[in-house]
Amino acid sequence: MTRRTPRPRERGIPEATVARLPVYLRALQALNDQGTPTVSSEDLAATTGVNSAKLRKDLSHLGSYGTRGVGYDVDYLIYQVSRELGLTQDWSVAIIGIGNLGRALANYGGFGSRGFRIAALLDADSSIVGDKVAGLPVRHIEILEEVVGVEDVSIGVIATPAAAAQTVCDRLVGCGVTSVLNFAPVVLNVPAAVDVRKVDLSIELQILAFHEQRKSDGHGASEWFGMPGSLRDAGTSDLSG
Amino acid sequence: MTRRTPRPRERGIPEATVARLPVYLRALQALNDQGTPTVSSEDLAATTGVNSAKLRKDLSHLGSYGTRGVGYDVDYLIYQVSRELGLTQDWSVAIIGIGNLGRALANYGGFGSRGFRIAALLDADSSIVGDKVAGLPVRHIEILEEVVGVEDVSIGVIATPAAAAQTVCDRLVGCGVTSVLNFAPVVLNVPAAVDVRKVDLSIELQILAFHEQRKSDGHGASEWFGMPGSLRDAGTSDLSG
DNA sequence: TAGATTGTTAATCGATTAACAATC
DNA sequence: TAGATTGTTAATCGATTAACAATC
Repeated sequence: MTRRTPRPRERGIPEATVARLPVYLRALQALNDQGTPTVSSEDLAATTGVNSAKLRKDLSHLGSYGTRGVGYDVDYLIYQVSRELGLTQDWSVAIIGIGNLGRALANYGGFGSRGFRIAALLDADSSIVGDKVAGLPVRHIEILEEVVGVEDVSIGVIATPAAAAQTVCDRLVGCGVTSVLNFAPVVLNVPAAVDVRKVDLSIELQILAFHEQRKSDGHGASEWFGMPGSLRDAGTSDLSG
Repeated sequence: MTRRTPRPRERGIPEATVARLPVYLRALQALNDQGTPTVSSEDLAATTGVNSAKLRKDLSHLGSYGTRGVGYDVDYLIYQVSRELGLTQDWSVAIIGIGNLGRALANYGGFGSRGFRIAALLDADSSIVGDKVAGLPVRHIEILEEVVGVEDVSIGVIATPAAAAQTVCDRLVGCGVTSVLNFAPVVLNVPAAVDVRKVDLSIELQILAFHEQRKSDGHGASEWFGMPGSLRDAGTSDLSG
């Protein structure tokens, strides 16, 4: 009995692939801006700093959108990657904590070209409530639940001091937010159904320090095992020019 | 012929482990502040959101610093982790691009409790050169090479607009900087000996959007294969309280 | 000694990559 | 048809995890 259903395309794109799709998308958009109509996996891999086999494998998880002997149609691939990432719909974002970082985030224009709408800015400091930041009024954190409901916020960005982060997170989760981007240097506890991603300056610096130490050591792993540029894949660096 | 050398302790700590050490360190420092003298792998794992077997394996790469039946001495483990990460020496950091983000970074006090010294702030905008930010004068990017030399900068933090990032990076690399933390939304090209780490708001949001879409889909992987909270390990989230 | 907890083993899982048949 | 490039296979590598012997 041979399988003959329309093939329930293997769901479950690997996390590692998901994390690279935005990088490909950005490169594709740059190519599009330059008017480049098609691109090969080799070229796209070079500009994004990955192995071309990996790139092809990543894209193959979305479907067969390339043409053998030719490459990928830039426009079409942009559409497919965008769709896969959920960028064909708009997501409302609330930023909580409007200090220097919150302002930087609010003013960061190109959210990967659309897909996101900054819907609300919230802060606990009454003296800045009412101020306009990036064209939006800062509102008081007291009305977080109300704002999340009215603006249909689906992603909460926490840019508060560490001490406030867990409480803010609990309130976000409490009113139905299931995606959180955390800039505060704390590990947030959330139910399993909530996705948290973390951006942490001091952790990044410490990882760099580890490798920097290895370099100047004179006896680090890099020299003994011949692996300089050890972050080449952990991060996004690459040799090219 | 049995091996009887002092055992050249297996070098080459896995990247995944290195990335978690700063998280453990922060938790240990919090325990220390509370006056907690020892901690078990189970407890430390719970507060940092990792599996306790993974935590023990991670720590085992540094040496045998625990006591069976007891746990780890908090003070001693802080020292060992700090040493491994290279935080027992001070690293000079230069921040390039003093917009909202650069200011936020400059003002971010607790660099994981010491280990880093903000040595210089640089910007291309003459109208802000001379301003004091976080107690430091903003200097003109023209003198980048001189500042890197005089201040012995080993880590460059790029917080410029995307268009300027590669040029700034090239200049940093040109004067000997081999560790770069990049906040600009571009893939930097660097020689293999240079480590680049990247922090990218819009990529993080896009990854969240992908998972958010899966949730509301009504037919996402999470429901079909029973894996809600799919980022539990990619990020740093965890259920606990 | 009994109870607790480490450090390590080994199984498993997921991600990377070279190589190449398929095919434009 | 000849040349180019995809999509996939299979080998390899690295990371995770449960389980438990070692030992405090």
